[in-house]
Amino acid sequence: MPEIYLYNTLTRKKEEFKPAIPGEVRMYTCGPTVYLYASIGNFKTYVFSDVLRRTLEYNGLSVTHVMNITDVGHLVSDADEGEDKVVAEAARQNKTPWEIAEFYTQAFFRDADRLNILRPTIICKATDHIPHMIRMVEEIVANGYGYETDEGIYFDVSKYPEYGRLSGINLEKQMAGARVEVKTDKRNAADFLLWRKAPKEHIMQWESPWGMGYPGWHIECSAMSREYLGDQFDIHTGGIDHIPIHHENEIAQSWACSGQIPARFWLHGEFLLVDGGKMSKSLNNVYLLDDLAARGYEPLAFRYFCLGAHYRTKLNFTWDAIAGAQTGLRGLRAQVQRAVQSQGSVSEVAEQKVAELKAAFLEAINDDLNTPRALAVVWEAAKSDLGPALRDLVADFDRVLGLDLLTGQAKDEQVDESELPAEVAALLKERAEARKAKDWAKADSLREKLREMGYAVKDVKDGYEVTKI
RNA sequence: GGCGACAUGGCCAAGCGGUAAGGCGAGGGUCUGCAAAACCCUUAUCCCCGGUUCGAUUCCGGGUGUCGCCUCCA
Repeated sequence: MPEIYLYNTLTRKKEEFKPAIPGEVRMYTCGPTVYLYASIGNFKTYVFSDVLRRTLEYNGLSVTHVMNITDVGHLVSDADEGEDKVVAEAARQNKTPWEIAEFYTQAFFRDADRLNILRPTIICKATDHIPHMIRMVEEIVANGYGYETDEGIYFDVSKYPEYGRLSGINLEKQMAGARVEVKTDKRNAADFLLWRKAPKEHIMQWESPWGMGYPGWHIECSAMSREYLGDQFDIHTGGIDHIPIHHENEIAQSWACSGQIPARFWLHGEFLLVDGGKMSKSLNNVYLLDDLAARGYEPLAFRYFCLGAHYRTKLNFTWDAIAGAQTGLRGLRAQVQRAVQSQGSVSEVAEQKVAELKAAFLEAINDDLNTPRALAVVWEAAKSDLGPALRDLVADFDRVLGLDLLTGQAKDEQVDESELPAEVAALLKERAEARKAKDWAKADSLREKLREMGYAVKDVKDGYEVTKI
């Protein structure tokens, strides 16, 4: 069993990872709040989780991967203020929260599929687990970590001395740092809602021991991870922005119930930047996969782009960069697919090279998911003149990379002649005749004309090939 | 104000004590009527100043700059 090293936010170190139960990994990923389309920034994090899961499986481990769908309780502010995001969006669109959640859940998985993000083993919706959450809140209160106010049930962070361990925040300093006082009846500034009492007109609400209401945002992850993975599982993943509040709160809640930190390893993906700065709604630079597609970039080019940088470093998205990634991915596929078609048998030299490359690849991904290095190995493999041996090797690598290297579109896909518009076909024919007559000036001008129409013509030994630009 | 991160060639980025992976782009060449494709070659001393060390991009200290979270957001 090869050694796997992962950076654990909890200890701020790279540690060797071994599942608590030999051979079986239990992993939880904070899923989307389904009130909007997920952006490419969101997906950077999900690509990271996916690569993690694939890496574990590549190492021969079986992975139970749980992902939540937040369809209730995530307020407009993470700090328990404002409206419920899903409910607010529903009001805007004049739909029910359930319709909104369903729509954006499907949109999320459609995009995730396009990115070759494997479906989690278990996908769980918050609204399907209200009783689990209520039970957990009851337990927290019974254990003395919660208290009731007119607003709802709060978690009392002062009862959990370890609060802040994950993010390294110091509560006292935070408070001294003077966040403007919020009008609330909570005891400590960092206390957060476990359960919120709902006014009559609130659409999504459930019966509870504290009257009608709905769950706080953080409790769903604690309740559902516990339900499916137990009191303490192996890995918890999410975006880096979740460290200070969401994951801190999750840890506190779970601790209040089980006396354990719910996950042994906490892994966080860094942000995607746009033009060197943040991507935000207010700056109007939030891009979706569809926005990339509209400019001709395939979803997997974005995946390749993400893999080109380490998950714990900020990745700067620019149109130049994604263009480079698209070209790179197509080029890699072209290289691989061409090599794979070559004839011949596998030589001993090739076999040895394959073993070397495989080892280098494994070492890279097992070193805290060093995908940039792994990609460099793939390029080396593609250029190593391995002949037919390359096929199995690349298929093997692609189990982790998920880039459709053997099957995806390579450079300059040829256009089927029969599907060309008549006008284009006529010009091609005219050009072929001009060439036969060695009328190069005419041939060149026709090629230019075709280019303007969106078709690139290249001459090959006994004819020409047409590709769409 | 609190917390955290980063600064590597035109761009996206690995490496993190022994004089810099990879991709994109660019330049040159082979091939081609020309072009394209393909192939070959070329393309950085790592923000600045100190220190530790035989030796630092890599460690420490100090600058400068950028970015993120604490409010929308992965």
